[in-house]
Amino acid sequence: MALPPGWKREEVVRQSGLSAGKTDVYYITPEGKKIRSKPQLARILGETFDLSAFDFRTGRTVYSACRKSKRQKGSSYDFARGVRHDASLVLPIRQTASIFKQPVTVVRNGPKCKSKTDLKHGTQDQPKQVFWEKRLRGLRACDSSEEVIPTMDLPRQMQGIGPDLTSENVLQSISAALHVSSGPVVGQGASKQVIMKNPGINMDTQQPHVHQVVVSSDDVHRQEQRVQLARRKLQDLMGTLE
Amino acid sequence: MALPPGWKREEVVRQSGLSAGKTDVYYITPEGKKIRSKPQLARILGETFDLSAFDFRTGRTVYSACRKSKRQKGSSYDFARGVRHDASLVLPIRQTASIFKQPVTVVRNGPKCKSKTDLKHGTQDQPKQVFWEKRLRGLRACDSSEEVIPTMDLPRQMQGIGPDLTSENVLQSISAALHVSSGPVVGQGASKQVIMKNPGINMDTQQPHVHQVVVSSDDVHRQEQRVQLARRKLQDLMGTLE
DNA sequence: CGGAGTGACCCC
DNA sequence: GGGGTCACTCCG
Repeated sequence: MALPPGWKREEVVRQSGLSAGKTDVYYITPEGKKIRSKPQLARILGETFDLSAFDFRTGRTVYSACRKSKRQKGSSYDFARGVRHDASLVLPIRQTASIFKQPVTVVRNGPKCKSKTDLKHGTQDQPKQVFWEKRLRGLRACDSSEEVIPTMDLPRQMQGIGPDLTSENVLQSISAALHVSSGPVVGQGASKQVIMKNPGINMDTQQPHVHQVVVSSDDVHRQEQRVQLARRKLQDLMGTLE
Repeated sequence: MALPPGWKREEVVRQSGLSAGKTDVYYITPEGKKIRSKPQLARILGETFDLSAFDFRTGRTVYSACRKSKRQKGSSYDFARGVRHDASLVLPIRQTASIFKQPVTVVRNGPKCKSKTDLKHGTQDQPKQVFWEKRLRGLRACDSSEEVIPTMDLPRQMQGIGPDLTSENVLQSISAALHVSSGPVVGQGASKQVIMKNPGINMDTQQPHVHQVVVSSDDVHRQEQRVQLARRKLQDLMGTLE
């Protein structure tokens, strides 16, 4: 059950009355507040989360809901209904509130724009947020059985640059750069002070949000020795098995 | 407010908390016991009363509830729920516990029975309880504003005959006889002792449950004088007004 | 007065 | 018609 840490899910079967046998599902926030319905959950999380694919009853994200076109027709979730005061909490489900009206830049792929594609200025990327990783905050990768896949740790000298970046954000930034970029991935060349003064201008958008890491020949040597050590251990082990 | 004598209804407004402003309603029995809910009321009254149309919050009988089919779908009131010991008291609301399974005599009105209607044995009544008035115990007539209409008093020499009859029952018995019967209404001919020994057999079901009242010529004379006195008073009053 | 538990309405 | 949501009841 891919439930955020601190949250609890309960299932209660009605014991009597006309609705006996029916089960009620509710969630307990880390603060101990009992959530009894999806609208209430939405109210508590605020408009940051997109719960349209979240099935309150089962507690799982309904992947099918993303495909079934008719089902998702009215996918926008009405957060305004019956709004009242509730403590604001954070439940990491998915932070891309794509269903809400947001300012966007339209990128046309029609015939008229083809000339632009021919430009020799390198890859012509669509406009993107500078700190797009923040939209992933709280998202956890998990396997088909909903088991959360643990995240990687970064070496201590890899320092993220940017406002309020989590270590996860830094990892995401690097991973994406390695995956997408056609050039070398070297990190930010400017100093942290300069970048933080005005990230929107001073950040190198072609590079991940980490400071450049200097790799000395010492570092290379150490790594070589590590590899040799590992190989020797493997060799010994193989010998034992024979 | 059509509340039985000796009972009191209280309304308390919640002063603080999440439910501030909400009101709690409770009833005080003539014995001073505080009733806080409908199930508790039902437990105290026993299964004799049908509270399905009684609205605990307002303290009124909900006539609308008898019409709204969907609302009354589950009209049977679950007296068994959470039963425990409570002193037995009496609150007159309505004593016909129609919702409970009771042995009944089916009277067919279909074509096959029409011959019976033609019998020359006088009015062919449907089977009825001998002491049907008891079902009315505690029922009070009231006007459209729920004001209780006071009951009539009977002359002292009008003695009811039957087990546990209230003076109201006697009045109901006489009223019904005068209203329904096609023959003379004279009351029970047998002695009280004989009838009480076995009311089911010895009671004259065609007559109301009162002993025969002997009206002497003295009684007639007294009544005549009363009427004349009243007329004279009226005459005087009319003269004064001119 | 809070809160679990349930009825009932509403919308799909 | 059936589930989801809400409001209310009832009792600690």
